[in-house]
Amino acid sequence: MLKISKLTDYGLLAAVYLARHSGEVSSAREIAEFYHLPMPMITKVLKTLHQSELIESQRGVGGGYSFRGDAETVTLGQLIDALEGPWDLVECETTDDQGHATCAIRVACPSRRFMFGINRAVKGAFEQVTLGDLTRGVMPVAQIDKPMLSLRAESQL
Amino acid sequence: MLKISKLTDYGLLAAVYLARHSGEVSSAREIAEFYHLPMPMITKVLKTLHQSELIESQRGVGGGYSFRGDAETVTLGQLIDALEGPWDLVECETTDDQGHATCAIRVACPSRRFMFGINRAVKGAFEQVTLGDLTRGVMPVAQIDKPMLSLRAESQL
DNA sequence: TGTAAACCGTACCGTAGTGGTACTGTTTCG
DNA sequence: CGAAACAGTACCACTACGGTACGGTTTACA
Repeated sequence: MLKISKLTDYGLLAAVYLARHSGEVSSAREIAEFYHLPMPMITKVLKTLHQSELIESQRGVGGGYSFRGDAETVTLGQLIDALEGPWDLVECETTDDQGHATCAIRVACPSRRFMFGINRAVKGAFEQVTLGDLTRGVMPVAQIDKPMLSLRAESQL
Repeated sequence: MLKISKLTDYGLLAAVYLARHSGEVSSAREIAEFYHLPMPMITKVLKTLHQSELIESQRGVGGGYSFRGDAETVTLGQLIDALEGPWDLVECETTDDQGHATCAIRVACPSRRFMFGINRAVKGAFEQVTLGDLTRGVMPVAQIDKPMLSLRAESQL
């Protein structure tokens, strides 16, 4: 199915919460109660965001998580990458550790160049939305440019 | 995970194949062999596309599937809707049979308006790509417009 | 110094969706 | 009437997801 996981969803909510309380320290409990979500779920995503160095954490009594950066420089793409892990809309552009494509039928697959385009278009769209936008409640509208590609890249696909 | 299912992927490939052979009748076997994919998978998606009246089918000897419409009027959004079924990037905009939101915490959820926007932006992006684009191998590039929303709609969320 | 608050890590489990196979119709042409 | 091709359904192994539980570590503060 084509949807982001709930965990990612929760992570975005948490990020927005922290960005709205920029500089302050908020506990996982506080955020979980605000959204009426189970605490272990929230702690998971907060941990993930911290491991990706998008938010800061302070342990111990009075500790919690905080967002201290510039919300305009953090993109939705970064957040989703951190929360969702490496992802591709279609498998054929996914690569393994050595950078080799994992798609078995890639060679015999002359028609999927447009898939790459869709993949990149969606990723690009996510890169253009910042945490600041999310915090302000911006309602984005996507426009698709459709430049024709020359066929010279065909043989590489 | 954030990706379209393989079945949907196969369906797009099949649609492109038929659009490239517009007017002709192609058997499922022919398409499956062209892409080196298992035939039952291809028949599944072709059936789905036919049930959504996006392609035509002819039974019996010499039968098969064909695309006869105008590839410029069929959108990627339509194809994905047909193949993937009803979908939403985030659950909170999904509605049940009576049109009621299925998100349990919707009322207590003051921060997700931007989710609606993302959802609609992606859907909108898919609507702007036509089967003709796919067939020609267009590489789309997404641009995101970010109009600020007034806050009057807030209370409805 | 000890206790509670808070983060950290890991493991576990039921459920549902995915990807694929198999088998049995049903239609149509020759 | 038989072969080609679509149609429908059922089944199964595998994986991911959503959620829970439990024990560990750090820190503030009395």
